[in-house]
Amino acid sequence: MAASRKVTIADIARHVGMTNITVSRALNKPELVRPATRERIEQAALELGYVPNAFARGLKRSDSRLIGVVTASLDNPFYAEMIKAISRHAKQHDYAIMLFDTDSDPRLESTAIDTLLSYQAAGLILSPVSDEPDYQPDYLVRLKASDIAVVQLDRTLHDSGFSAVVLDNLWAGERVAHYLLEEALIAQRRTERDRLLVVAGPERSRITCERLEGVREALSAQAGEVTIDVLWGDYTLAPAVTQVRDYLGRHGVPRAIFGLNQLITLGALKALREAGIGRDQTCVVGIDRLPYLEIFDITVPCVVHDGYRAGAQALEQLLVQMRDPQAEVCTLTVRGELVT
Amino acid sequence: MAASRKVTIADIARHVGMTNITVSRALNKPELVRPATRERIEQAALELGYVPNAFARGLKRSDSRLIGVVTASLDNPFYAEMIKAISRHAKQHDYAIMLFDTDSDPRLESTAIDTLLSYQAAGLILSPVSDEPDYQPDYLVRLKASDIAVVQLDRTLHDSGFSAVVLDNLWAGERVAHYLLEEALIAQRRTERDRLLVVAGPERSRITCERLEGVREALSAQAGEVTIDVLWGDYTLAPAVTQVRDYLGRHGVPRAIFGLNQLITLGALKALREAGIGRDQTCVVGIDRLPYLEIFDITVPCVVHDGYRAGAQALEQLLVQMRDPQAEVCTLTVRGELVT
DNA sequence: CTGTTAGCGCTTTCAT
DNA sequence: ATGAAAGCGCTAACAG
Repeated sequence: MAASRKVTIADIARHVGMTNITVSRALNKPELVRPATRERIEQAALELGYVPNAFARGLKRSDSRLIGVVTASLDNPFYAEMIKAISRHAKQHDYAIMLFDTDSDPRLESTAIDTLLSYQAAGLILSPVSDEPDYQPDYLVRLKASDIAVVQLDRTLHDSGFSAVVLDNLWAGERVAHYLLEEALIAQRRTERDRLLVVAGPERSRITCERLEGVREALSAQAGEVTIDVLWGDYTLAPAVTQVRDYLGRHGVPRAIFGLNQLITLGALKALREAGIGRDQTCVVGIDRLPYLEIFDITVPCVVHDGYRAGAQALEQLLVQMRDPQAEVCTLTVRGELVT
Repeated sequence: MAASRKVTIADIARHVGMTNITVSRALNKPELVRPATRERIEQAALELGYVPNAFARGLKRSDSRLIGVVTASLDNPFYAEMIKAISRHAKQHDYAIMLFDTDSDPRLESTAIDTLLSYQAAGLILSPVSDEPDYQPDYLVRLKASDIAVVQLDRTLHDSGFSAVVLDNLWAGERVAHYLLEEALIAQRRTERDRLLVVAGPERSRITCERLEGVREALSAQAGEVTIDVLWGDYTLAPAVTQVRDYLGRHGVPRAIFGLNQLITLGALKALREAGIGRDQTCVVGIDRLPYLEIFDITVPCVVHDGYRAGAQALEQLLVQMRDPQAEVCTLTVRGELVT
């Protein structure tokens, strides 16, 4: 309420008849101060409503207790899960999170990185707006020149040289494709070639390429019997809906539809529903769990990844690199699991 | 890669043969510097990879471009939506977000606030772990003593004296109850008293009380015909499931079940499903949208609130108060909409 | 155990 | 249009 010029350690020092440094010590390294004085100081700090100034401290000892998280979207529940894990674990190690939702805008990503650098963030968990090879953001040099630890999560830059925690995308694609072969009867009625529709992310996205590669490998032996059609999108719901709608209009119902992430799969399901095509007319599979559907007895077979674990691992790796800047760059791969 | 002692404005100054202050000005108030010099300075800054030090700046001018967001959970999609809005709008005004997920732990909430104060955050959007009257956190004094602008979001502290953006909970409860009366045939078969099961949050939670109050008002004329049973929980899924399961075992299937938030409603549905009770045997209604269900043709009538709008309003209000510390404390109410 | 000194990087006077 | 000096709040490094 009161105007209250900010209370500093000097105020406390005056209050208890000591000098700044003693107060500083009492508050930060209590063991270096006589218990009696310490208590008086702590008491005074409380009374005066002292709040340490992170800027002053950060300026002096150029290290911060800040970890930056830069992600393309909070909408995606999979990302929300990873962020939850990061946040929880960061807290345990006494780091605060500075979160940037870049909204898929490369410029916002760039300013986010700069802000983090200016705040001397100790570490950065980065999931860039794009994992296409020609996305080579200009902030990379600055990031490299700084001594901030960096771990990429899920999406990775090409040749960035930073550590990463990624999903086993090849495996996921393969696994789903095998499931289709074995369980969902693809390529088992020989009257005509089966069509598998894969609804993907951007054409050059690494994640999309890897997942597709997995599909192709799994189906390579069936090359004569299965045609793979691919629709390119951007991992969000809306384009998936319109694209699938369009495809259905043009080519009819394929034998199976594979959505390369959660939102895409939902989009495909939506398009099917709009077109009045029942779940029994085609087989829909995906990557990432569709939340809560089990409650309604709806099953969409999919490879699910443990986002919480991925986030936690990213943070662990980051801590390792923060402790030891020489630590080897490494890529951890999180493998999913088929849930039918 | 290089060792790279940090580049400061002094380095730039040396590089271009000017003094610190000129460099500072060139970078912050370009109009005060001759265009030629300015360009040379900007050029040098780029070359040397200069990154401004937010701590030094913050220390000097005690204002920051930081807005803190403290919330009990990122799990809740409704909160994720609000945070998305906050983040997007903050960015537009050139503020960075410092996000704290308190995991419903009051101590974490308290340290989050202290961290924000120490970082001189310009504003704080707070959704505390509890909105029960006896939750009077100790950080309140510090918050009041500081000059940080505060806006509460959704959950509010009792008598805190801070502005807030809240939902029209009374209306939501009323609206759903009226729907039950009019459409869902509650109190229309007179053979026996109808039972309405409300699955709520904590017993003393303001939001729960308000929503319940709405229900009671709406049904007051039917006091003789409708019994309202209430189960207390904590707005999360798991307890809702077990409580409803238990209730069903004890009292059988009620005429209708009203989940006071999204996760609770899902929990109730899950319990019903586990008990093998079909959607036709009771009427389930809720507050907050159950995402994506329309894709599967599942409808759960509910009052939905626009989380994005609520978040955006909270940030707007915060900006108002940051600009004018004298601005009047105010409470904005966001009304939902019944979706059937 | 406590104090002195000095300086982190930047910006605000007030001069020139 | 540019510069000199001073200081924001805090903490290393060295004394005592």
